Amino acid sequence: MRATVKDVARRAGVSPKTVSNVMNGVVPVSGSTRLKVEQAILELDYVPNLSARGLRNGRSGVIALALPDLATPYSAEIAHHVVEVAHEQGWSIQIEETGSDPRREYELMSRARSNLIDGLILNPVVLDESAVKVGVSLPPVVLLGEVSQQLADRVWVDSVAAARDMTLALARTGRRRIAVLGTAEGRHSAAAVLRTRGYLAALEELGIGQDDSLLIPCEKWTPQTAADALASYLDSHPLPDALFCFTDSMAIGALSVLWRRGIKVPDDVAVAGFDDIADGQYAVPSLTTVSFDKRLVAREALSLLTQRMANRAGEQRVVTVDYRIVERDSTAS
Amino acid sequence: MRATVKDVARRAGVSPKTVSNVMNGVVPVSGSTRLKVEQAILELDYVPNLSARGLRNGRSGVIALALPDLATPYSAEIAHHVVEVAHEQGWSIQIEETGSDPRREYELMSRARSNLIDGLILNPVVLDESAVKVGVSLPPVVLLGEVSQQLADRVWVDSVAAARDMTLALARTGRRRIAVLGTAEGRHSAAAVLRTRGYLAALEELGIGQDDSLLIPCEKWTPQTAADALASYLDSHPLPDALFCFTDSMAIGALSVLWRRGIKVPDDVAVAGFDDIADGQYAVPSLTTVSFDKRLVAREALSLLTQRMANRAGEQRVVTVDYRIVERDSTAS
DNA sequence: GCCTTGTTTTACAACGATGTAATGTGAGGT
DNA sequence: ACCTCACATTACATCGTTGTAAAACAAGGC
Repeated sequence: MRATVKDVARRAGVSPKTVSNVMNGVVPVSGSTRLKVEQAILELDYVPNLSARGLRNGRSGVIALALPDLATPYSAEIAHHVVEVAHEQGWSIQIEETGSDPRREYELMSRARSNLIDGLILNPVVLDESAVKVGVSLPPVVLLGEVSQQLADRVWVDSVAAARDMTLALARTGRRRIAVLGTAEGRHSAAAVLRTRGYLAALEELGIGQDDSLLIPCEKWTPQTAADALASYLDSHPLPDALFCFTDSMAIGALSVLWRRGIKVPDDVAVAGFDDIADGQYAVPSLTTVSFDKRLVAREALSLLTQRMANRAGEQRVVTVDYRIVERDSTAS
Repeated sequence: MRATVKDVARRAGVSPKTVSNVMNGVVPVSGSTRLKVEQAILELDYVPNLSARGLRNGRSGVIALALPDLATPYSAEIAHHVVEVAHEQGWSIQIEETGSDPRREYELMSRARSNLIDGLILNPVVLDESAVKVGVSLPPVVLLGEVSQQLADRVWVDSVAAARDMTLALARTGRRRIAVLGTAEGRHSAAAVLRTRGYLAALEELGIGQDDSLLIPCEKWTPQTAADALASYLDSHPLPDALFCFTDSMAIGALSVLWRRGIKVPDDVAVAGFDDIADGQYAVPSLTTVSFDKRLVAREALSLLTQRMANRAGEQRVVTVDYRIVERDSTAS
C-alpha cells in the first residue's frame, strides 16, 4: 500500500496538514518540523496522490493537446515542443486526436469538462464545423493556427503574408507559371483559403494574371493525397514553372511523383513547401519552405493558456509568430 | 458551477448513489428511475468529475506513453496508433518524453506513482541504465522494443532476424560490400547490438568475411547525425555496394548526403532502412525497409497492459510482432 | 507574572463519486 | 392477512488532500 499524508504525519509526529504545508510551501513551517517531515517523506517514499489533490484543488495539472493526426510530421513536431515546454513548467500533456471527425471533437469537449483537464490547446482543421463551443463549462482553450472565427485565444502564423512572400520568392527566380497544390474545393479549411489568398495577392502584385488551371486541389494534406493529386494533374496539364505546396508533407509527396516521372527539381520545376518540418531538410532535393519557430508557438500557446487560467475574463488575445522563407535546393535557379 | 451527482439526484428525486448506479450500470436500476435520472443528466449537462472518481476507485483511466522523442517519425507513428487504440477502448493517453536523459526517466517514475496514471507504456532507448524499477509501488508497465533485460511485459520485433533477412535481401541483388549505419560505440543501445548481430549472422551465412570498416557508427539515430556520420565516412572510405541503415530516419539522412555528392541510388549504392515510416515511401528514391504493423504493436501493448492491470501477478509475457522486408526503389537492381 | 502580538500547528470539513450494508418495496405463496 | 424472497434504493463512510478558522505556542514589553 502506498503511503499517504497521514502515514507521513504519524511518522514525523505532526498533523497531516503540516505535511501538506511542507509539500506546498505556502504556509510557513519551522525548520525543525520541516526537517522531520522531509525525513519521513523520504523514508516512506511518499508521493502525493494527484487524484485527491485534483479533487480538492479543482486543478489536475494536466493540459490536453488536440491535434488532427499525431503521425504527421507537423503535428508531431508541435506536440514535441508543447510537451517539452509544458514539462519545464510542471504540466502534463494529454494527447487527443481529432482526425477530421467531428464526433471526436465532441467527445473531446466532454472529456475536457471532466475536471481531469485544466486547459486545452486545440489545433483545428476545419473549425467552422467544429463543435468547440468555448462556453461557461469548458476549461480555457487556446487555438493553434488559422481559424475563421475568433472563438478563443490563439497563436498563429500569418499565412496570407507568408504565402505571398513565398510566391514572390519563386517569381524572383524567374518563374512565372506558379502552381499551388492544396486548394480545397469542398469543405474549406481556413489555412487553404488564406494561403490561396496570399498567393493570388502576389500574382496581382507581379502583374501575372490568375490562371485557375494552376490551382491544384487536394483535400487531405498528406503526401499520399498530394502525390495522387499531382500525378493526375500532370496527366492532363503542362508542367508549371514552380509548384508551391501548402504544406511540406504535400511537397514531399510531390517530389516523389516528380522524381518518378523523371522531372528534374529544380531544373524543370521548382518546388516549395510550408511548415519547415525536419524532413524537408533531408528531402531530395532539400525543400524550400516557410519556416517559423515551433518552440515559440508552443511557448506562446502555453503562456496564453496559463494567463487565461488565472483570469477567465479579459479580452481574447492573438499572438502572431514570425516566419521566414528558407530557400533550399528545391528552388535553386 | 458544474453539476454534480448530488444536483442530478435532487433533480431526479433519487439518491446520489442511484445516479451513480445509472452511470455505471453494474447495479440494476428500474426502467422508470433510469429514465428520470438520464433526463436529469441531460438537463443539467452533467459530466462526472474524473478526479473524484479516480480518487474513489483508485483508477484514473489514463495511461502514460513514454517515448524518447515525439518529433521523430517513428515515435510519432507509434504514438498515433497507441492514442487511437487507447481511445477505442476508453483510455486517455498522457505523453511523456524521456529524451536520452536518465533524469527524465526518474521523474517519469515519480509521476507514474502519483495515482494519476493506471499504467505505463515505455519505449526505452538505453534501458541498461534506465531508472525503471518495475517494483511494488509502480503501476503496470509494458516495454516497447528491444531491451537487454526482461524487466516487464514487452512487445517487440525480432531485430536480429529482420536485420539478417535484410542483409540477405541486399546480397540477393548481387551486392557483397554491405555497410551498416548505426552501430553504437559507447553506450550500447540494445537495438544497435541486435541489428548488428543479425547483419553479422547473414554475412557468415553468405560466406562473406566480416569487415569492420563497413560498420559505420552513429550515436543518435537522427537524419542529421546519420548524414554527418556518412559524410565523414565517405571522405575516408570507398563507397560500399549497399548501405543498411538501422532506422529509416537515418536512411533518409543518408539519401540526402548521397544525392548531394552525386552518388546514384540504387545504381551506385543500394540503401535500406528499418521501421517503415510513412516518409520512406516518398523518399527519393523510395526506401526499402523492414516493415511491421505498428497498429498491432499498439494493440498488443495495450492488451498486455490491461491484462497486467487485472492481474499483477502472473508471468511476464513477451509478444513478438511479425515483420517483412519491403523492397522499394532504393535497392532495385 | 500577565497581557499582547505574531508565528506555528492543529482539528475539522469539504471536494465528488461509489462500495458496503442496511432499508424499503413489491410480488407470490400459503 | 402474513411471511418469504428477490430486487431496488438509500444512508453512511471513505478515498487523500488542503482551506478555514481556531488553538497552541513563543517572544517581548510592562
